[in-house]
Amino acid sequence: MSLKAMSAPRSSVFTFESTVHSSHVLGRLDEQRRRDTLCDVTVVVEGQSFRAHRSVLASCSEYFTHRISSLTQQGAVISLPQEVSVAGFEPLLKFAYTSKLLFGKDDVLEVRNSASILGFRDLDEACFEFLLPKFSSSTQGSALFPRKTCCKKNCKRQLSDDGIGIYSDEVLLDEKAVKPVAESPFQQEEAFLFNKSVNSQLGSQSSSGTLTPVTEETNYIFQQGPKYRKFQLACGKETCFPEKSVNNPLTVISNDCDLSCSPCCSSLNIKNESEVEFSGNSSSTLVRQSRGEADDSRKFEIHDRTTEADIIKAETDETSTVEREVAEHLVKCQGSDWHSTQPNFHDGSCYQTGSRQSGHGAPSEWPHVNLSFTTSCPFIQDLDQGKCLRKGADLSECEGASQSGVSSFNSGEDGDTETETEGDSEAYTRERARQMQLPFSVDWIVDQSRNEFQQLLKTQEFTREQLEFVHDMRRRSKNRLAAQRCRKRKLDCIYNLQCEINKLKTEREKLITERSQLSQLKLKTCHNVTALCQKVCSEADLQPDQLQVLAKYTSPDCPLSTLIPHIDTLLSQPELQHRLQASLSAPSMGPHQYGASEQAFSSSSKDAFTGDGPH
DNA sequence: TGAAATTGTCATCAG
DNA sequence: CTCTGATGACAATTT
Repeated sequence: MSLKAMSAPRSSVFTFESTVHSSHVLGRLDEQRRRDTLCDVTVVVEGQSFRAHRSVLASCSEYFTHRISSLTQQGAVISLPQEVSVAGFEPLLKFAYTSKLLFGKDDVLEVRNSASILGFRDLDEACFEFLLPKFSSSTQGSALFPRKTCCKKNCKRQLSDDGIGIYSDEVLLDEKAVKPVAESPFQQEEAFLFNKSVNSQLGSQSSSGTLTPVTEETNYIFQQGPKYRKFQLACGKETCFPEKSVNNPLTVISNDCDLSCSPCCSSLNIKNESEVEFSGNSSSTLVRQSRGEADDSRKFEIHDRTTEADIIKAETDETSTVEREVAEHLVKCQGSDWHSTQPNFHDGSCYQTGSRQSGHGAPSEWPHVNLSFTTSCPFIQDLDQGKCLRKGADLSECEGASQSGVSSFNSGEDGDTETETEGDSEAYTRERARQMQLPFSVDWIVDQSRNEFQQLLKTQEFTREQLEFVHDMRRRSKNRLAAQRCRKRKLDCIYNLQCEINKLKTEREKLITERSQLSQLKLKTCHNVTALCQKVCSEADLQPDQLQVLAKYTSPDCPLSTLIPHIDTLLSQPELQHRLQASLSAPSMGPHQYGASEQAFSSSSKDAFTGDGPH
């Protein structure tokens, strides 16, 4: 829920907005549907009837919108096309009332087909496009869907570790992580997650109530690159929050602004079993794999959480004190009105749980900086920016800051591990930063807006070397992020094109099938016409000129010779040819101007058909 | 060990 | 003019 103060000249106007209302309404509608209360339409599928509400159906489906708009009487019945099966329609009907789509391997195709035919809204085609290849043979899907590399290795490793794979974005599709055929079937088959663009859902509000921009960096929680794996391993799992959050049942769900604005708690929910959820600020989609006991009938729920109530939940595994600490911290921060004007506090907050957290160093040690613009919760803000999580190098900086309370530049605490795992330039940079004793972390400097940065430069006295370094770091960090965004866009573009290709392929197959059906229909019709013509010829005793007229009505696809086997013989007789020539040489003898001949034929054929002819 | 993938950085351009 | 974001190219590193 949110309470928004609208700007008004004199008196304040408040808007109460319930985030649970819509879901409750939908739930009650579903209740009504199941009790057949206030239902005003019957949908017939394969002879089976389903009661529903017109308004709901029309709201969810273009097909129903069109059909229902033409219905006026109460108790209307709508028969769905043959292509829609019960197995395909029933999950869609439930989806309309619950936002959940439950389907299995066996009926996923039917569901998708039905959804396509009925024009069901809010069902992402990408969802099916993601799952279908997984259901099909292992080699089929791999070629259709581009591998998204940003979390590939994490997924792979997570699968091997915990049997859970993560896709942090709609484009993060890696068939390897979910390929059914695997050395460890249990682990790999449980790994399914479809998430619709977490980025787009994480528009967030800071704790101070101001809107903050949507951060693409939220994905970096799962994008710890291979380049830093060594570092991650070196620093231990406890300090690698993203890794742990993926691997362990730490659950932090939030649909509201407070937590969803942070990548650490960007609504990643990994259940103990085989469920992985993402939920975002405004909407989210998840695929939850339900698994029965030692069976093949796994079901997948496509769950639109748009209307779900606010949830702030932290579940921790007893074996993991680290995650419990993280969760507790998140909840504390969420619930507190913690504001800080200490910029350095940003970096450490999200890694307070690190094993290397020593707690020494204190804000009081920092040089005083007047930063009145930093009014929002620094923890959230920093997470929102995603800087602490975007890569190992920055992660280490965050840790450094968290441990000492001062910037990693001059903390001098994280030297060895990073030096040996990062590039020489980074080590050199750190060494320089250490020497310069900058009071700010790189992240914090990069986070500042242009004006804020300028203000900082004015209020803070830097040496020329420091100034140069700060500018350089800011430039390179921003450029690094820009490069990551750029690459992500490229991959998104490739993925979208691939989806487009798949759609066109599907359309093509559909058209080919349709053409085949039409061809068969044509053959059948030709057969019928042949039978009729033969009957006419045998019963009506057609004259040659009548036969000629008949010949004119035939098409190359269905020639007269096929209709009347002996037509050639008949027409080749000299006497008949003469009569035919005379007939053909008659002026203005168009298809509709056959005069007596046609009339004779028509009459004869009609007689033949009706049985009233003079036999 | 080499190829492919990933990522950071630089140079450059446009707004 | 400066700053920032986007992007191609290159190099270092990892897989």
